[in-house]
Amino acid sequence: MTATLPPMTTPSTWLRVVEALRAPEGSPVTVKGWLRTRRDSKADGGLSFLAVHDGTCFDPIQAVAKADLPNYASEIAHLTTHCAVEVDGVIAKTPKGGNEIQARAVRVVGLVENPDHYPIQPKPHTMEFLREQAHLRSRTNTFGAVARVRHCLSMAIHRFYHERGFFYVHTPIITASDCEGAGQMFRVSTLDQLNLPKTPDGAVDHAKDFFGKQAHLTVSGQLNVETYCCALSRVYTFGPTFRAENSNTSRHLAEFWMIEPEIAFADLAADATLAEDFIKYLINAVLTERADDMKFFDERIEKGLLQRLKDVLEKPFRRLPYTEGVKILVDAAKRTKFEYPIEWGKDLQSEHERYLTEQHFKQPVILMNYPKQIKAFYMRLNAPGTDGAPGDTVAAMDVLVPSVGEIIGGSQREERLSVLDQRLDEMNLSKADYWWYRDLRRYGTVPHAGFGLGFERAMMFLTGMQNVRDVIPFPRAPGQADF
RNA sequence: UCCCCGAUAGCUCAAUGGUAGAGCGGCCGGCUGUUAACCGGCAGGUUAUAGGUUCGAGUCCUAUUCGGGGAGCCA
Repeated sequence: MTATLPPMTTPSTWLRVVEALRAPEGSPVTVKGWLRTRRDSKADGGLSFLAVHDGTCFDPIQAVAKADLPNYASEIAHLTTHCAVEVDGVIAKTPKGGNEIQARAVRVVGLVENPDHYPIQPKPHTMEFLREQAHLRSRTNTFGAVARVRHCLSMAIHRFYHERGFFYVHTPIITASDCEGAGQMFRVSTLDQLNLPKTPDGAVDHAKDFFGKQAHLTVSGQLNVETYCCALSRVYTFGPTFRAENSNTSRHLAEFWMIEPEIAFADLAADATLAEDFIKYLINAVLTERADDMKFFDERIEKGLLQRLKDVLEKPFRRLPYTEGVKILVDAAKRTKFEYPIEWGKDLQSEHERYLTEQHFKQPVILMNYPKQIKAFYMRLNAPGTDGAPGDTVAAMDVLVPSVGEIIGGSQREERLSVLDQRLDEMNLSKADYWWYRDLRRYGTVPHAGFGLGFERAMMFLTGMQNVRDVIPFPRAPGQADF
């Protein structure tokens, strides 16, 4: 490749489609992109309408190519969906008032071979089919919009925390601490799997492995980020996370992205406020920055999406003790048929969470203070009798939103070493394994709290997309790592 | 991992155990400042794979693979 891309900011007639759509009438322009559709007319001695898109915005721009162009009959009249072209011309107005390009030249850069078998046709496709064409689905309206919103959301996340004085901490992808708790992990090893080194007693000799011990891909950056929280006060991580669970649902991935803020000198209420502000900030960001894509999602993916999001912005999230939530569900069980029984001390099932956020409150709900036996060791033990609960609770919260369910899980962390040790003992976890985590409680411990937001679940919530595999470019799930 | 459903043309789907079809897309032509265009014609098939039942299987049976929905786990 010898050709270089001129910077878009230097004087040039090469405009991105998003710019060409706003350029003044009469401007000379060049656009470079791919054909969405071609329509022909015999009017004015013959002409073709070429809808050209380059991914810079939802709408393509229409180029009008007349039959007197030298390559009209030989090339232009045969262009099909997703042929790559460069169009030189002048900005003009369509009869309806929008911008179009009166083409002076149409250069064919790349043709589509076998157009009758090209998978992406100018017609509705099912999500299932496009999932099998992950290398081509980025060219569709839907996945172009998903990609742009995903980018917008990523930037908004960093902006939200940066504006509030948080520091972005790069927590490790590979972890050898083996004490992260949550879920099955992917092993990271350089040992020859067909010829594993053994110890004298026949076990695999992990000391011979790359890190001198067992290592895995991270399932959470939380424990690591807590160390920086207890030094920089407000921090967050935003990176990939891996779970080797055999989950086959529309809401789970083996590789997904998670945002985990952690705040010092803070309790659960402050954590909940941060979570609510965060979600509302993200809604505002996509509504204002990607209005074109959000309009498409509202019209074609989920009718009423924009209204649903605006409703979320208007009201404060409903904060509710777990104990209260159970009372509502026990009462509801008299009229609504739940598949699983509900009682205090049990974790809520998906159907219960959906009932609270979709039927009872019809808005996001923050459930707080869960029974300690269903939550992790690091969550702070509440004073006995908090919320009138019949048993011990911890300062945990789940944020539930309509149509997605649990989108955030968080807690105030146990900062008291003696209580933490007691919890480790209760759950048969080794204090030695957690030595550095315990050190944070020995040297200048402070109340702190944080949460994890599933990035792809936020995408589903914001776009109305129904399957998590369609809001990430290349989904990884059990038995699925193509592309 | 468990339960349920499915796999037929490039795509979306039809086809009582008896000649494998339509719409869209593609190609050719007609019409048209078109924009989910419209009209006519043509091409396009190892019915997921492997067995079995039957005179005869896209259809019935078994296994496998892949996909979807739900559940569990969670974000």
